Amino acid sequence: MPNMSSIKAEQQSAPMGGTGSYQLPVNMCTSSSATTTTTTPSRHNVSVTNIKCELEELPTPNGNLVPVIANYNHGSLRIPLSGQPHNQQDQEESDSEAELTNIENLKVRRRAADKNGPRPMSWEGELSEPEENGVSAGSGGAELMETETVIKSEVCATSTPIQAASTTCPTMQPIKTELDNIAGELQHPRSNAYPVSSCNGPAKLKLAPTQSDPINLKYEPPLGDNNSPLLTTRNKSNSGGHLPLPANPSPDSAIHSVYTHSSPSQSPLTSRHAPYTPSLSRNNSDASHSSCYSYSSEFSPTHSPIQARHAPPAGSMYPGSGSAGGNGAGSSYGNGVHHHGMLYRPLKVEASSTGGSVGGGGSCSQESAQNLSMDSASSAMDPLGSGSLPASPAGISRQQLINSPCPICGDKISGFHYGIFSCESCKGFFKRTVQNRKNYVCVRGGPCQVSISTRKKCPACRFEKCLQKGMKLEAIREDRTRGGRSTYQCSYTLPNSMLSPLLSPDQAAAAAAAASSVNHQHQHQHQHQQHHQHQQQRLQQQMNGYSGSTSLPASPSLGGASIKTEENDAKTLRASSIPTLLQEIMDVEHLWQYTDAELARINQPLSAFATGGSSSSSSSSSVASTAPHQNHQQQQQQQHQQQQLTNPLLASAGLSSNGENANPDLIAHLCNVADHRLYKIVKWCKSLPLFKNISIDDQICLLINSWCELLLFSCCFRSIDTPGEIKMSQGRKITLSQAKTNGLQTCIERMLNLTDHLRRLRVDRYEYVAMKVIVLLQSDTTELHEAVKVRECQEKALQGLQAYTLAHYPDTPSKFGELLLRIPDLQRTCQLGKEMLTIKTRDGADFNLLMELLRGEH
DNA sequence: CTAGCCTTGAAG
DNA sequence: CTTCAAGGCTAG
Repeated sequence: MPNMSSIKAEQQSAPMGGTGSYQLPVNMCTSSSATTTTTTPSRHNVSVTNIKCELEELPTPNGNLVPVIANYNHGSLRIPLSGQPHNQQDQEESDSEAELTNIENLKVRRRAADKNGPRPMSWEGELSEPEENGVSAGSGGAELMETETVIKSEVCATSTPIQAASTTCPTMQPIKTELDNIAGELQHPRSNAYPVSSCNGPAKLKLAPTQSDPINLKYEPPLGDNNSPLLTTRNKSNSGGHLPLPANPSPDSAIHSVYTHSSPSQSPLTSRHAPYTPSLSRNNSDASHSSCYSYSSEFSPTHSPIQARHAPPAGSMYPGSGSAGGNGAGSSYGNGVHHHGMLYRPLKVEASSTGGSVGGGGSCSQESAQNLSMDSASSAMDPLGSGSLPASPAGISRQQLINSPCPICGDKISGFHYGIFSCESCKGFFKRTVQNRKNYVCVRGGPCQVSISTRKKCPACRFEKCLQKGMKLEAIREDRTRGGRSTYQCSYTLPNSMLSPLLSPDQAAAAAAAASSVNHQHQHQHQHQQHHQHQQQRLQQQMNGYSGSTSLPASPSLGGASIKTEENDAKTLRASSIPTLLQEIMDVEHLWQYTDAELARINQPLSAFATGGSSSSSSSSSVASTAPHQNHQQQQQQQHQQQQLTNPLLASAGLSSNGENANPDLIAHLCNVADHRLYKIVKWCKSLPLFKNISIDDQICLLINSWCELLLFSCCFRSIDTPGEIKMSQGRKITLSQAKTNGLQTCIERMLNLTDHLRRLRVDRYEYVAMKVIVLLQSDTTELHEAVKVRECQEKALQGLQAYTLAHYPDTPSKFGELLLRIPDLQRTCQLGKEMLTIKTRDGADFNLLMELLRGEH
């Protein structure tokens, strides 16, 4: 397995000139920032703390220190280096004292982090920091803008998830730190991000108690009222019971990002780098899967957010960055997981009610929404029409577009860059930011105006706007190859504003350029409508021809017996009868699913594990069996692994390895995979229409209480079309007889039973997603701060499901009730699964986050 | 760090 | 050969 030295070597090998080619997008980093520290109770539970936490306490889920450290060395690239504390401080002298002080403190910490190790940052996290320091972002005033701090390379990014896992697993640190971060952690790659060592910074770093203790698993965080370590942590951090995480007023708060996930947009970089990490790009695999963004090109040829042009040899991705040995691209970031939480939320609607629109001018939220629709529309256009834009809805010619102002800053458009027509400066800015994985944090925490004159003032908001306007992370080539045509999906995407049929191209562009657009709302509405229509069409397709991994036996179309009119009419009716809420939930469902590319990446690491970290193995599937070094212990290991592999929880998470691996690290790998699964869940949660409006504290609480149910339920749903078998990932299945050999028959049996019910009820995808939300929103836990609110949200979901079932399955009015009756079964099954998993892991196996979650179980 | 200009190189 | 989008270089 990869060890420190190997990591370092890789890092060193990485081309430094690029400084950062390896760096992850800011977003990713952000995620990490989410983690928080306990120290400053900020007003509102502000997140500022979060940032600290990450550095200080967050032990990586994996517990590996090494990866982190390694990252520092190289990952920091410039930042860390430049990070010399003193220098940076000097730069900020101009700020007001108070603010400056705060900022400087922040920087100091950052430097420390850099110096000691990269500190995982997330946009959100960063934003929060200032707040933490007491700086009132809002009051800060424009001056602060100048002082924006950029957190550059993140450690996380560079670290290899897998590596970390493998190397550090033994030293797992209990994540006990908080669940607060859970969100962040889950979503973000926290793992690497939390450099244990880095914490030394002046900033009082709080090391996780377990840092030094390799056996973190055993570590029991002091429990407060909550038994859950995560919860406990959270509480600790907030004196007063405030939520530590979210505190950010800004939508981008660390917490926000944490859960958010950058949603659809996983960090492109991430994905490329890290097998587990969600990609930053909007088009990331998730998005592509769902095809939410585009009509025409449902699946982008390039799932990888980051464009890997010339099929990078394994491990060549981001040269130097770290691909851990052979794992190739993803390895480096991975692990962590998930780290990268991309900030960017692709689709995501800003959850935060704060209005936090980040991008320009205050209309960000709207804009982002527009983007979505825009993307869809744009995708429809044909890519690269030589010279002429693919038919833009408005019939805008390429020339016209080029003559329009840059949608980001209003400058002159120089061409089509990274998915949109933009000026040279924004192109360069986007490239630098992504390639160097810079984490910019808006000191003001809000959307700053981005214009030609102000674009240099707030890189954070500028970058946010780049994303909002459609720049694609995947367009940044991970291998940095030059020339040639880009192959990422939707080569030509018109700026949102330009697509608006309500405005002429120029007007639209101008409007876009001007952050203050008054017309945005109208545009947005209009676009939203269009987008919605497309979604409906797409949904219809899904419903009628749904067959995904979880092929639905009973699609609404089938069930809609009452609708016997012409097919098209029927489709229309069905589509129109889908409650908005359900539709919204469905729209983020892609965040839940893994793409083939992701699965491939996730499994890649196994190769390394199987071969002792060697890069020789090319595919996870074939790996283990050929490992030459298998020794006598292998048998035992294999048995253990087999158990792990067949564990219902892991299986339900879609995690499974081929099982051939004898390497003990496989377990760690599986744990990481599980972490990733959870990470995706968090992303999904954060984007849910109802969930995102719940306080972070409660979000965490709900997630802790339902993660297992969610995983098992999805697994069962996925197995609907395979009676007698529970589908694991990648087509692998477990039958009851197989389960018996592992002592898992009880759990598998229940899962099969549940699956039978789902099959009998002909549960369709809409019902499935609605039920997941209902399960997630179980408010029967005493730990909720706003139980009533959660209850209300759940009721909405229930109403949506009920309305849906009645509309689509009028012949079976009891369906709604029957569906709900499955929930208790699901919960019991989960309890069993958890117990089994816990037992299975008592022998020391590390389960990282998963274990943390388990330990947090009450 | 920014941004303008240059170099690449796949696609047409 | 021409396009043109992506990366690289470098003065400011």
